[in-house]
Order: sequence, then C-alpha cells, then structure tokens
Amino acid sequence: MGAFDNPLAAKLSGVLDLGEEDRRVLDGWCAGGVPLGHDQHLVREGDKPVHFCVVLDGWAHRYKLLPSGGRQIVGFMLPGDTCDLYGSVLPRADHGIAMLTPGRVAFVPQRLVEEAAARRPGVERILRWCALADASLARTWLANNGRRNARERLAHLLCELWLRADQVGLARGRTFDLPATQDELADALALTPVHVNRTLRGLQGDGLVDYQGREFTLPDLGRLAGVAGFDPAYLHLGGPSARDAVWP
Amino acid sequence: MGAFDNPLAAKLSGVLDLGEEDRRVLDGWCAGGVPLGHDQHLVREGDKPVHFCVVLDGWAHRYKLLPSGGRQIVGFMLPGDTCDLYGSVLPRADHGIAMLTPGRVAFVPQRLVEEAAARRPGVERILRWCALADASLARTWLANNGRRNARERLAHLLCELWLRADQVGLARGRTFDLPATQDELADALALTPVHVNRTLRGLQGDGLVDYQGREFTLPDLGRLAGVAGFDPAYLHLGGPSARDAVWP
DNA sequence: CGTTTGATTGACACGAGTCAACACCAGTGG
DNA sequence: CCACTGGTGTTGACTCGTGTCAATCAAACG
Repeated sequence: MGAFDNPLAAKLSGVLDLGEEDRRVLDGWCAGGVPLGHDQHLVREGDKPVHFCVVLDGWAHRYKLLPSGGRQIVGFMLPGDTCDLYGSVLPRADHGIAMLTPGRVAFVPQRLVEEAAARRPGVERILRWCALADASLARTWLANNGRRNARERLAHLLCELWLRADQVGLARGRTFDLPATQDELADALALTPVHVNRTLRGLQGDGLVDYQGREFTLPDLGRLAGVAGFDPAYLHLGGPSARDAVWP
Repeated sequence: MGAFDNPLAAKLSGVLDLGEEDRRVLDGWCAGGVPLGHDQHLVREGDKPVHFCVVLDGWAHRYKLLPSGGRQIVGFMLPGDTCDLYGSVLPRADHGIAMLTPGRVAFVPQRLVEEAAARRPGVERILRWCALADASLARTWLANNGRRNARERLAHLLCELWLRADQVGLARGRTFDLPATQDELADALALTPVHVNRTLRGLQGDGLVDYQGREFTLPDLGRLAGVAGFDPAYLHLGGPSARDAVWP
C-alpha cells in the first residue's frame, strides 16, 4: 500500500533489497490481473502450469485431495502471495489452488518469468525467496498439525493469519476477516468441522478469541501466542508493523 | 552412480537437462565432502546458514522442535538430496538437520552458489527445482499426516522411502535399509513410538511389510501402495528405474 | 417462503496416547 | 567371563482426545 501499487512489491520490500528495475518488473507482472469469483480455480491439480500467479486481492487456498476423498488444505494465500507452480521446472501441479473470496489474480506467463530471472539476479532472488518461504511455511504447518492438540493448533493458525493479514493491511487492530468456513479451517488443521467449532468456542470462552460470522478478534495476542507456542520467525516477515505494537 | 561421481548430478540428470558445464559445477560442489558421524548436525535451528548442503552418503533428517518439547521430523534426506537453507535469502534456519547414519556431506559456501546461479541459468534452475521439490514433499507429508490413519500413513512413508532409496541405488530389489528408529518414524508420522510399533506389526501380519532390525522388505508394493493411496508424482522422479519393473 | 449452506450442540464410539513392564542386544568395564 | 548399562523394540491394560452421527438453528437467497 502507499508507495506501492502492487502488494507483491510491498511484501518483498520489507525483506529483500529491491532495485529500482526489479520493482518495475514486479509492477509489470502485477499490472492488470484477472478478477476471479469465490471458488474459482487458479490452478488445478495435475495441470501443466504455465503461469506464475500473484494474488492481488482476496484470499485463496491451496489444497490436496486424497484418493480416499479427504481434503487437506496446505496453505492460505493473501494479497501479495505467489505460487510458482514449477512452470518450466516441474511437469505438473501437485495441488490445486482456488479462491476463498472473490478477488484479483495476476497470471504471469512462465516464459516472462524465466526471461526476467535469467536477465536479472534480483528477480531470481525473489523467486527463490518465494519458493523457500513457501517450503518453510509448509514445514511449520507440518509441525503444528503433527505435534499440537486442537486448541494449540487453532490458536497457532489464528496467530499466523492475523499477522499475515496485518502485514498486508487487512487487519483493523486486532480484528480481521477470516474468509474460511469452519469446514475449511478443519481441512487446514486436520480436524473435523465439529471439533473446530468446539475448540473455537473453547477459546472464545477463555477470552482468547472473539468472532461473529467471519470477523475475528484476538483480544490478547500475547496469551494466544503463548497457548499456540507461536514464533513468527517462520513467516520471514520484514520490517516493522502493527504487530510490534501489539506483540508481547 | 555409473557415469556420475556425484549423486546430485545423478538425481538431476533424470529430470533436468544438465549442460556439460552445469554438470561440472555440480561436480565441483560435490567433490570432497566432510565425513559426519551419527547424530551430527548439518544445521542447527536458528543458525545463520552460510552453506548449501548436499548429502553425499548416508541418511539425514530435518526436524523442528516445539516449545512444548515435542519433535516433528519434516523430511528425510538421502544421498543426492540438498538443503538450501536460504543462505543469502532468508536470515535463519527454521529447522535443524542431523545425520541418521554416519555419512558424508558437501558444504558449499553460499557465495559460490550465488555466483554460479548468477552466471549460469542452468544452475539457477537447479536451485529452483530443489526448492520447489522440497516444498512439494512437505505438502505431501502434510496431507499424509493430516488425512490418513496410522496404517495408511506408515504405508505411504515406506513407499516413499523405498522409492527414493531405489532411485539412488540403495535398494536391493524390494529390500532396503531404513536407518531410523521407531521413535524417529513416530516423530515423522506424528504418532507415538508404541503405535508405530503396533502398526508395523499389523502390516507385517498382513504380509505387506517385513523387517528385521532396520532392514525392510516390501513384498507386495502394489498392495502397499493401494493401502497408502500412494502416487509417486510428488517426488518428481525422472527417468526409469527399478520401480518400473515392480510398480503396478 | 422453501431451500441451502454453515454453525452449533449432544451422545456415543474408537483410534491413538499413556503408562508400565519386559525382552533383547551391544557395549563396557570389572 | 560375567554383571551391568542404556538404547531399542514389544506387548498389555487402560485413558482420553477427537471422530462420527444426528438433530437443530440461523442466515442467505432465489
């Protein structure tokens, strides 16, 4: 926001030194963008991906379907988040990506991305940063879902999503919109919707979370982060933000 | 093996077109290597990583520790596997890596890696491939641990590890060494050691797995893959291998 | 208004965790 | 040569967190 008209540059400017020229490349990628409706797909599992995607507006989620019919959501995407679905590097998308809300997405032809990366080391760094941050996030979810109970897991996810929303200007103080159904939260946390509901109510009863519809408020982030065992390092966030005013 | 004296080039030659020159770069990285003993660390969580690592020999594992004391193993590394711990891109390692067996590891200064990547697009592609394949693997584990029961999970992990071992010449037909304790398998699968033991015996009772010590045999890979819902696409393996002779 | 989608709650079941004991084996040192 | 140790695997009995099934409710919507 502010100085930047594209959320990807905004995010990256906090963590990497973007040259003038690199930023122009990113601006080019993020110009325009396609409006997408709720539930529309950016990528389907099995597709040969030919675009590098940047979410400009709205939320999306990445998911994997299992032969048995289950679904695991493997990540949420907010404005400024990218997916490098391997384009020229790997042959097929191993998971799908779809919108959680209406929004706007930039589809950058892999050819352009490759050319820019070959021409400018700064761009190559950006791509690598995105891929590595992505992997880091997936590993953190692995640990979260694997070794925490329902309460801790949910608290952890809420901390993460509030922080990420805040980072791109989508939080109003400790309040933010989490446009996912409890079903979707369940598939992200590897729980059942019923248990997500109970756990959410539990946190609410303890004054750690408040919500009406999809609008969530985290009245005591310090205590919630304590419950979650949350350490924001894995998000690799850059510069200062509202979080510094709120965080323990 | 065979034409290649370094396992990284061997692995990559199946999936990427390596130029003559690129291969020489990889040979340079993998020349030498440091011998490491059981339990020795390649990287500790929180370190500022200054090397790109390639496992030349032996098995390693990547793990995260939780504030509550739990451990989640987030991946196994076999010869030819790399870790790009973000070097110049991200500030700190978000997880540790340690040997499961004695072995040999090449530590390549990030500076060299950066230079090679800037100079040669082929090298940049290699790095990106490694990062993306890594993320893909983590997401598959997320789905596996999140949405399958103990039996399916364990079956899936065994399929993965046999296939990866076979790919680098470490399997003898359907038999391979899995140098992890049941404790370690439990931390990889987000189970307890006791339950891993019971599940393993269950699979053994059904003739799907056989083991004595750390030597595992998978007598009926087709049936085991069926139990697991295993689809090897996520490993992004390249050329043909023994698997083609055995797989359903 | 019916219909649909998502949230909520209760009763009950079950898979996996916990606790505890024992077996086995490789060292190691007396 | 044997006693002792620590690490790993194995098994049983019991507990408990989460899943399953089912009913109800509220809001959104054509």
